[in-house]
Amino acid sequence: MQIHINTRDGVPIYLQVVNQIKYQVAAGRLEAGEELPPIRTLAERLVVNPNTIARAYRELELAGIVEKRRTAGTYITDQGSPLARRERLKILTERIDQLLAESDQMSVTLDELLKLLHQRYSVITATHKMDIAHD
Amino acid sequence: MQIHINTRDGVPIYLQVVNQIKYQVAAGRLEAGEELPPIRTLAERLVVNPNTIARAYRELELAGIVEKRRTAGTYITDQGSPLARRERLKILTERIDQLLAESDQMSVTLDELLKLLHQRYSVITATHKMDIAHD
DNA sequence: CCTATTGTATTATGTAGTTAATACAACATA
DNA sequence: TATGTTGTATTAACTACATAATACAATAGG
Repeated sequence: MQIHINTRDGVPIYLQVVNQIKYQVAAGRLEAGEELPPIRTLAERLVVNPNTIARAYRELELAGIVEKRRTAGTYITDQGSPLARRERLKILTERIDQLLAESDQMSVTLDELLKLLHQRYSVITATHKMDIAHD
Repeated sequence: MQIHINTRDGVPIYLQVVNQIKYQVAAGRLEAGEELPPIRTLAERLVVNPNTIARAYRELELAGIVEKRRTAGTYITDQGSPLARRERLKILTERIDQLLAESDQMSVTLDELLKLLHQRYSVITATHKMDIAHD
């Protein structure tokens, strides 16, 4: 399970963890029954305090995404998975709207934006040319 | 001068103000010599504490974007303007990379992302034309 | 049955962001 | 000159986020 934390952007760490796990469940990358890393383990991996991960897991449980089995770990629930393409696109819509607003404020045209997007896509997929979306 | 505050996304208000003014200067929407709203005025418009705007203006001055004339107001400096297309694209690159990373995590393909982006562009530019004279 | 592992709880500390309420200093301008 | 506007400074309080250091409770699994 890959989670990447960005400490520059003001978004709380626990929320980044919550969201990224949500997304991966929604996309089927984390399947029902699958076990999440123990709190302490993930905390160590992300170089973050265990309390922070505990909070993220608590939120995920509250949202019904995961289920905790006392001393046995934390698992993806089966009702957490079925979020489909439409749901994912809805989440992306927010980001896109933000991006478009920013572009507009900077007087960057749609064409320039698209060009840049293609550029970045090439660069990024070139560096991790392994798991490209297959859906 | 239009500035939009989003309180949901974890980005500090003062930073949103700083960034948006930076962008507009970089894009030539705010020109050298132009006067920014007084701290209290902008604070009232954004329904925000004057201290928060004062902080934003302080940061902008530190960055050389604006210049304060004691009791006469705050003005865009002339050395603040020349940030060109390349600088703006650099800023957008960060956002785009984030968007691509999120799409990838959700197993949303580039094609789907592009399609959605065009959709949102249409929607946004359509509604934007209808309510212009907004802050 | 033991014990290591897992999640939970508690208390304390520190930092950042924001609001609030004033008070002050400088000076443009009427 | 008198005044109102502007930016500045200060102090206090509150919330959210994160870290730290423990201690505890439950039980899966050997």
